[in-house]
Amino acid sequence: MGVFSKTCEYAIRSVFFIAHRTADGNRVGIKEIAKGIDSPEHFLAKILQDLSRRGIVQSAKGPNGGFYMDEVGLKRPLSEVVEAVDGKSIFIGCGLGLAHCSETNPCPLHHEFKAIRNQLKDLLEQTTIGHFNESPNLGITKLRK
Amino acid sequence: MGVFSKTCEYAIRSVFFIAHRTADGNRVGIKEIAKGIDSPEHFLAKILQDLSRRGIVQSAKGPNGGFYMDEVGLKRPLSEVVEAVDGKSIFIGCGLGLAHCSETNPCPLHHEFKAIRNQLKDLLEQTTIGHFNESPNLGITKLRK
DNA sequence: AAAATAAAAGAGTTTTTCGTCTTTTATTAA
DNA sequence: TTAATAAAAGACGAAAAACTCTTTTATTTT
Ligand code: FES
Ligand code: FES
Repeated sequence: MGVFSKTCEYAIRSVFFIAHRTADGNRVGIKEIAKGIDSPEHFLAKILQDLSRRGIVQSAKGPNGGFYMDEVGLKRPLSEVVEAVDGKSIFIGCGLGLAHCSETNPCPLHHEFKAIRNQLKDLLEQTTIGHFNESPNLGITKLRK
Repeated sequence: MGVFSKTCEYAIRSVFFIAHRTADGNRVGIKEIAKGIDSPEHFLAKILQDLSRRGIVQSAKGPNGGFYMDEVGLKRPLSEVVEAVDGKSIFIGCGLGLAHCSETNPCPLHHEFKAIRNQLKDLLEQTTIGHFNESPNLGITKLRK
């Protein structure tokens, strides 16, 4: 079990992929995305339909259609993708599964766990979907298994 | 979805509970543990059977039987419980689901993610099962939902 | 207008996780 | 030595997550 659900992993990898491939205004089809990030095509389609409905990615049907992102989308933090797919629990939930993570009624690991959880939150809030489009190390980053 | 599976959450809460309740040499029954940590009794039974087989907790059948821990057990790090239940992936796996987290072929979030993942690893390796038995704030920690 | 293209939508199946219930085995105490 | 106790084991069942396949709708190009 990872930190994110598989659905969420595919979602993150796909938004990075789409951002990269459509920075020049082009669109990219589902088959190409699925190959590019090593994910089951039809399963990814469902995920992108959802992200499209939520306005996180844009899509167009028909010839020359496909998925793409607008300027606003590129500036969105990754945390929005994660929250859209997996919900807020990763950001606010108790590590030991208590109903409410609480400062006044904490589980044994609360303080240490919260610090770590907040670092993940900060990372996802500070990293935008388009973040790696301009970064020099984009070439060495990997999205396929 | 949490960081740990539900099974693992129950496992962690139960070892803390058993450690606390049996520090004086007593044993504690499954019903009491299940109530004490708010978990489904028979499901927890399966989990504890497994932890017992692995030597993480001890158990005894019959009257005055129940679960308990020896001195060695109290000194075991929580990471052993987590690894026994959820495996190593939380400690070594890629955040974006790539087959192998790699320094030379990293995913976009690799460096930042690895740092966070290692902090969780350190926390779980440095916290022993018996850690909160002697701590003054044991009374204010919570294991029930 | 017709054909081609590509996403959207619908309707599944499979697998894994989570949870329940019943029976068996081991131990202790009367 | 029988009854009571409590974990171990076995066999299910429900729900969620992961994945597949088919049909429909929208768009473009010829
Ligand atoms: S109460 Fe458990 S992490 Fe806050
Ligand atoms: S490659 Fe993704 S976390 Fe290391």
